Amino acid sequence: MARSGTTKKITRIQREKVEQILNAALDVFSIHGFRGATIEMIAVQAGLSKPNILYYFDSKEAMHTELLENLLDTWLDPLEKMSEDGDPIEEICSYVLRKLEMARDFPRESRLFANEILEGAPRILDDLNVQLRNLTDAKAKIIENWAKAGKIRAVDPYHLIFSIWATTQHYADFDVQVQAVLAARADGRFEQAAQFLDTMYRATLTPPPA
Amino acid sequence: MARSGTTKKITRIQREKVEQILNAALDVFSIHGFRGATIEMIAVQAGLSKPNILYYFDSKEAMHTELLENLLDTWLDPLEKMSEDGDPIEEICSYVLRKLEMARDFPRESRLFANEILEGAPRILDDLNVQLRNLTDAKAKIIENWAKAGKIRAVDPYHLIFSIWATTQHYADFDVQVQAVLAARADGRFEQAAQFLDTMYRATLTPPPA
DNA sequence: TGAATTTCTGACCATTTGGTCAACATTATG
DNA sequence: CATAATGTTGACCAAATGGTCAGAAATTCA
Repeated sequence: MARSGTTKKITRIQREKVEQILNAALDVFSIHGFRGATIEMIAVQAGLSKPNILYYFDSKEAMHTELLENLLDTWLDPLEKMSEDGDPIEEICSYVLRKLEMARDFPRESRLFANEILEGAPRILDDLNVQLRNLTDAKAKIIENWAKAGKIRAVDPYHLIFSIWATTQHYADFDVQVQAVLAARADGRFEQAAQFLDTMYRATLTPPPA
Repeated sequence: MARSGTTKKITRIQREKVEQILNAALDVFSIHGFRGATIEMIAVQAGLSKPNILYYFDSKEAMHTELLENLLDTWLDPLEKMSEDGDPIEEICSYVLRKLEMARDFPRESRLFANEILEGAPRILDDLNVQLRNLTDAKAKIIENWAKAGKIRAVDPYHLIFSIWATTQHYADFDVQVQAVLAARADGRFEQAAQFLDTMYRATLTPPPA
């Protein structure tokens, strides 16, 4: 039954191998999705044998679950940080930038999430309905208050947030397409994106002249 | 070898069954991806037996290929229609709306495409590098000219286009998430999105006062 | 209607895949 | 250094899966 479930202390080898395996599993799951991934692929990627993988994890499902479980918190962290107290436009633009940086630095996590959602979120729908919804409701309320106070243009806060998720995650999930289109200019894509998105959201949020 | 390859004329039954199968295959592939889908799933969805499916298509790959082949043209059609001659802001906002309508009316096609891109576009990367890139280059040039003429704000045309793809397709690919967040208000999500995106792109594109 | 053609299926096969296990190898520890 | 604990693997199994095929059923057409 692998190492899970036991209460004994974790050895150095366990810590190292588990990390190695999860890293490889993230590579594979993020590209092929759950069903498309095989334990063998993960084993090769990790440089370990298949039974060795199954010594550390009870099943393919167990690896996937472990990866997904920690994901949502990390994923929502940038939004969490958006504060009611700061300057509204700066707060939102900072959020956009943080989210774009996550797409740049953690593209595998983004794709793992995208794969899960595309499949209909069978394993995290409950979390979406609680954690994600609650956080979004809270932040939407803040945005709505900013709008009511005339500090930003009055836009639907939920769809504003959706647009931020979409535009930033696009640079992780659709990176192949972005690179295909940009071709030679693809190198600076994240800086260009940061610049464009900043312009777009400032324009969108700046209250129109009365 | 199924029906493919022959030159004989297509019977009524062939036309009907092929359509039935492709429809079912689109259901299954769009949710599970290529590797995650099984011929059996497609057979059940189509209400046919597995060998019967394979009577009309040589392989699972053949169905997937057929679906993908026709996809890119359909997918790029809304952008194709964006004309140099119209009013710039109206042209772009109309494009956004057309793309959003595609996300609403053809979510399975959108997810099929998303799945393919997430996997690294192994089957359509060549098309992306030619068809998609050429079309995007052409339209980016138009947008750039509008900007140079001062008719719209000067923004990076490529990233503007990316943002349109991202924000509209989001309502197909991430619909589960959108519905989880909106909960009771999810019914009007496409109208709300249309409204929000129209506001955002008008704000973004309207040239700032000199 | 009856032969020719097309459509369909149960039974089957080979490969892939998730997972197990006994035995072997390595590492920690008294 | 001897022993216990931990780590590793080749060989294996059962189920799932892509695909085949001989022949039965349905349809078309002369």
